[in-house]
Amino acid sequence: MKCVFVIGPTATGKSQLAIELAEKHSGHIVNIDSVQFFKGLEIGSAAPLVDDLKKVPHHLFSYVAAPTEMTAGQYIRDFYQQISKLKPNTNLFIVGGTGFYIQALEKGMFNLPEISNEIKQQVLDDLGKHGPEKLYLELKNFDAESVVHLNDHYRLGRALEIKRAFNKKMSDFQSENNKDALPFPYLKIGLNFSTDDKEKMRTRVKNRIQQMIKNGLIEETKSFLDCGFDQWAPLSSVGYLETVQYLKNEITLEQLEPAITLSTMQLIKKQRNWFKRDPTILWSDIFQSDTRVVENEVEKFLK
RNA sequence: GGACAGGUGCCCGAGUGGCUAAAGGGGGCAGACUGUAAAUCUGCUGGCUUCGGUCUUCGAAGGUUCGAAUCCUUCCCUGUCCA
Repeated sequence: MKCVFVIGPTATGKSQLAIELAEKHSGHIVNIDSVQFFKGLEIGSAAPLVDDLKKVPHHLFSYVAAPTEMTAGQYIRDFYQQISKLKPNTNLFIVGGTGFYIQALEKGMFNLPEISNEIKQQVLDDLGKHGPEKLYLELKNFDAESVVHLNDHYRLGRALEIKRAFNKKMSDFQSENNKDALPFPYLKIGLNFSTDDKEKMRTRVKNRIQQMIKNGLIEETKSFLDCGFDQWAPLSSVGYLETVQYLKNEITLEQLEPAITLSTMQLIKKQRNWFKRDPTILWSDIFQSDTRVVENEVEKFLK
């Protein structure tokens, strides 16, 4: 089994490229986009269309239903379970822009046993009762090297759960052997654009958002609110968050598209930032249309 | 033509004599990140600097004052209302 990651920021045409590659090399497509996992969030996450799904086998798209949420660890389990059903020589095209999940799949997650709900609840309670300062002190006294910030309550809580449950530091896990790295040969190709083309990119994003709204983004979002899922985490992702605001009359319809375009540009920026630290990705510039070079690399790799 | 209101840094906006290169927010830039990740969090954001400073800045021009974004005069522009 060989894996080709097709990654990069949103709205760069990864899905399309992946389909072309998968058709050419008779491969399967596997999703690694943290919103396309969810059932019912297809429009706003620009999930593949029905026609595309027919062209090539797709996996791990739209398979998690509200109000279930996802974690990187769960994703990895789902991934291996899903591909275990495939023929061992299948070529996989793993498509998406969620850097954290890509890293999780590539390098594996730390082997952490489940943490009991008591401990989780206790940490939450402490945070609510005493504020973050007390927890922060507890963490710093235990692990002076910790980089968790006082205001990052989520990571602060998590670090303390681990401390209280296992009496271990986060860094202890980093140094432990990780057996869960991706056990197949893989190649990472990416679609991106140069900073000079940011405005071109914005236009592209804007058109895409307008199309999403026309295609029913508002109705899609509304159906979740109607079912009482407004606390469901995926609804605070780009596009859905703004649409929820619109549906709650916090912004007007005129403000909706600009608001989503802006957050999408911000998302793109964060994604580019994440990928910056990975020097092994083979990039193509979408405005220079030089994907052929990369396609040749894929060909060589799969040979 | 008349009456109010107002013009502040990329944008919005606070500030009515010194503690103000100017709160706060947005945007932008940089960064962190191992079970929420399209999330969460951090830093920087007038110029120059040998990092001690220094120069320019709150519509424009004058003036008052030891000292002005803040007070006075005139002018320009914007909004609302009355003719």
